[in-house]
Amino acid sequence: MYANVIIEYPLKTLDKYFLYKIPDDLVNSLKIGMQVKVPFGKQTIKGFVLNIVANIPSVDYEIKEIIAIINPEIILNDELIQLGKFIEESTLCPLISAYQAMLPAALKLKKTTNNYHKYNTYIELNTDKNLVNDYIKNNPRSIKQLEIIKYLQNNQNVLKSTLNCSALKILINNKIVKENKEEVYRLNKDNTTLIKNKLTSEQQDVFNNIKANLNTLNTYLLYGVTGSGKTEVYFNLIDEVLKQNKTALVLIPEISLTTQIINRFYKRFNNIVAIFHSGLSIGEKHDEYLKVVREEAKIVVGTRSAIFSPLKNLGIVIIDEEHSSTYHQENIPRYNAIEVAKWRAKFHNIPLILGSATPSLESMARAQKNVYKLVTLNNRAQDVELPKCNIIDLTKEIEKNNLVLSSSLLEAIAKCLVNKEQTILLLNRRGYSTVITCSNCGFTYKCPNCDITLTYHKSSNHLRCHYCGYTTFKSEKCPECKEESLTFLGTGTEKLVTLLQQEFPTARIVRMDTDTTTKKDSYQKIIDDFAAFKYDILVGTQMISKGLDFPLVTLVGVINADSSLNIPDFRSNERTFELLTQVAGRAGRSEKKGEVIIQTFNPDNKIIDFVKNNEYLNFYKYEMAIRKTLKYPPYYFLISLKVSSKEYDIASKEANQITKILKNNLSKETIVLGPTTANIFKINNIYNFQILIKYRFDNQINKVLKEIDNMYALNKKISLSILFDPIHF
DNA sequence: AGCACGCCGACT
DNA sequence: GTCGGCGTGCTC
Repeated sequence: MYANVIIEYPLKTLDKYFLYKIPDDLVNSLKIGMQVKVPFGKQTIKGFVLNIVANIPSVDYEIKEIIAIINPEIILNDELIQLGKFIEESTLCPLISAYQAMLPAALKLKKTTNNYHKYNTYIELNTDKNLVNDYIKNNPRSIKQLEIIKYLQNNQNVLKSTLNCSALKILINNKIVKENKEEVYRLNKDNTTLIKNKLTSEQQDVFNNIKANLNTLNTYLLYGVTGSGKTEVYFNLIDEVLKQNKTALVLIPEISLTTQIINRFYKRFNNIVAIFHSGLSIGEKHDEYLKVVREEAKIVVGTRSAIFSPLKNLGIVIIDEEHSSTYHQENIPRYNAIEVAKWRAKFHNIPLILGSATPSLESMARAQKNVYKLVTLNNRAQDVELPKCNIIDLTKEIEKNNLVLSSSLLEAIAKCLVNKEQTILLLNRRGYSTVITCSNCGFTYKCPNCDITLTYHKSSNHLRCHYCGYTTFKSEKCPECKEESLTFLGTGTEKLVTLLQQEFPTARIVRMDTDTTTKKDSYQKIIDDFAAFKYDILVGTQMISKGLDFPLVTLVGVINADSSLNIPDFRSNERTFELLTQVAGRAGRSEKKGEVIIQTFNPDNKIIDFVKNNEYLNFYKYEMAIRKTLKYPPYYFLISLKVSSKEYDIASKEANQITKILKNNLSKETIVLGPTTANIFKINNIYNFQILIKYRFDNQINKVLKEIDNMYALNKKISLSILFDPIHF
């Protein structure tokens, strides 16, 4: 018997099957999908068995033998093996990297193997009573040992750790006490149960609609305003799926509140839930994965990569906040969890639910064309009104010199402080000040490795590049003209806190952005403290915009709505609408009425107006018209090719060459744009060129791109990356 | 990725 | 004469 194995190195050149002989002693135990140890050149490495062949293949090389099975339990099942091939084809990644993405860190193929199983050791007396009695007779003066023996005579299931001492060791060595190892899971079930809320009539309608088609392939777009109770609908659908003895997979975005949302599922469904998110340790993820493999978990709730959970007999897939960009993986394999979900839904012939208060244009467009089924929740579940939204024209504040905090916003904050209510302020820029320029000569600090200005961080007196991490100290004098005329332009969260503290000396202010949340749990601490009213004002970047639910928050302020509108990306309108709508949704979530203040230099901007009036569908129509004219998604598909090299000339030449190939081989209706210098032209001393493809129907495109990708696989001077449906430019 | 082979320059 | 630089090629 022979096996085709793919090996652990994620390289295009090694992205193929290697043939090994299955030694006789493994013939019966080796199964497709298992991890094995194999000889490879002079090395011993790991791989996956992808198929097994019986007849002797005729090959012109020596066939080596598989050395061992690494872990008989962890196997890629048939579905995942096929899914990996789909990901390889659709993202042009090495096949092995698709399989690696499916596994928790502890089980990925890598050099060092650790055993992540956790065991509890229990102790008990030897069942041979004569042996024990003889021992006691012969050692009457071992007081401590006798105590242990007596204790074990009266107690069962004793943990070794509770009695661990040298006397116990002697007993174990003399075989008077026996040890029993038992595998345990690190995360324990939460037995507090959540009260089931009765569904509103709107929720009931949506539920009935989907329930009637549980064993049919359908994608539903569940469009429900913030606070409309989508989760409650999910819970009820999962109940139905469980009744059929099937399993459920729920994806949530990676946000500050991931843990809280997951805990709701845990409470509702208890020990049949396995959870996956970045807050778990490697060991915890490993154990959760085992619960799924062993079919002990029937429901998986987790962030992006949980979409690969090896749940058998899947009955429903739910993706909450489907518009979230966290469902796109930016690293190889660059998969989109929503596309993976569709593949799995098709494989199992089951419904896929995409839920959002601000659906992506792509999803809404499909719903409009009946590719997805649209189901809607128009009202907040507990009859709470959406907050009132005011737009402040910053151009009118120029003479008053209130460009960061307008007088209206200051008044509103003051009122909140007096009323003992809380304020959330959104400023989508971390650091102290965006740019430092010399008012004398115009010098600005720029990153020497990247084509971008450095951001000043006051607390450390550092200038930092947010792309490569380059850090330098700020000098007192301008490095160019040596004058003491360096001035700060732009405002970051750090500076905003300083300004607020000047205005409101007694206010308790906390800042939340990637700079204050680097330590594990620091995030959670800020949220918990704010929820416990240890602070009056929460200042933060977009990480504060989603999911948070603080009943005392009555004011949400957006410092500068324009900052995200001005990003050179065709999706900036959509992102702005989503960001502002989501952050506005944080205000007035309990009986206290909420207010939202949005500051902008463009008070007539349509997007801001749509946010103000809570008009998602009008926003949708407006933005779709723009996308149609400019030939962007959802009207056109996009593919971006990035050509990078340390040498400018090589990058430029090859980018032109690739563009030529594309133009010559793709259909006439397909648009090939570029090459242009990439948005950030130079990162880490590497020059980047970009080519953009826009197409509607082109059956050649995958083939052509695959060929180009292979052409450059061996080129050491050029790195080519092909991004399907890119979300960042 | 790793490891070996191979072909040139500067060393005890 | 040989140690070591890294370019190239191969791994079932």
